[in-house]
Amino acid sequence: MESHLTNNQKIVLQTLEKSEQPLGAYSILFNIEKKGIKSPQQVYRALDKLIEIGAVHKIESLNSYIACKHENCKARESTSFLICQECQKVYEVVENNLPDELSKLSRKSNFKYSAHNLEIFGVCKACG
Amino acid sequence: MESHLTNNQKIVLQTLEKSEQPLGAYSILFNIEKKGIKSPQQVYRALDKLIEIGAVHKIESLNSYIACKHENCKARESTSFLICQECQKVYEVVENNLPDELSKLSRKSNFKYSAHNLEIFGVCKACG
DNA sequence: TTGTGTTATGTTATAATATAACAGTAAAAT
DNA sequence: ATTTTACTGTTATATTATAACATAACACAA
Repeated sequence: MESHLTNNQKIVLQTLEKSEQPLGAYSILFNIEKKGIKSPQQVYRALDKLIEIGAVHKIESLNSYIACKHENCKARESTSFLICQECQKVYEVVENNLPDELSKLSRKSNFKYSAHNLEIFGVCKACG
Repeated sequence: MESHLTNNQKIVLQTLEKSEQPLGAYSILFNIEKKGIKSPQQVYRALDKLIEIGAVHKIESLNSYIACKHENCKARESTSFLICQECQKVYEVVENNLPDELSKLSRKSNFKYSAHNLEIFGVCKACG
């Protein structure tokens, strides 16, 4: 697909890729003001696009964003994370029978699964 | 346990109990201004307490809150919801081997599970 | 029954996160 | 070529959440 990114989109994506931890939109903004990006809008617009193509995911409980490390990430709508409470790093779970499992679980309540957001909190390998 | 609530806490809880959908903090506030509650702080403080005792849960992806329907809800730290994309109602999942399942899943990444937040999006029984 | 700790309150102000609205530009498509 | 579509820059504003400070109420041991 080679969704070739615009300048602003690249700048935002690179900022996230360089970061060990997820970043908030304003934190991204402060990081790239020197590159000519001056308003939240510019960041949010880039994020919107990057999320849409699966290059970035939002971590809801942290109101922050991470770059996806997987080529052609399918996680446009569904995401699963491991969030380390010690080092604040976030790891994406690629284990992929989760949709099936959660679909089953949903069916027990007569609920039609369509997507999910899973955030697991704990201690990562490095910190454990 | 009868964790006897203060007046403000009762007002906030009752507002959430009466609501079919989850409510944002400011939406709660607008609903109860006539009862003498005038500032966000008062709402957020009540919410903090109610969440702490498990009487209310926050739905992260909606920045909103629901009253828990289960006596003595254990879901102080971990929560699981079914979120209907048609009627906006939210159902709490009480299925309780999730912590075990997610614990297992975490272990595969050498991650020590301690809590989770799961939000499943789809269509509920009534709307399906 | 006065002190002492804890918890809740009221209030004003402000921080942090996110979107609206509008005018202008660039690029791609037919 | 001109129309459509996507992106840009900018200012303003909406929405969600906390900080900070002064005071009140209650729990209960000294």
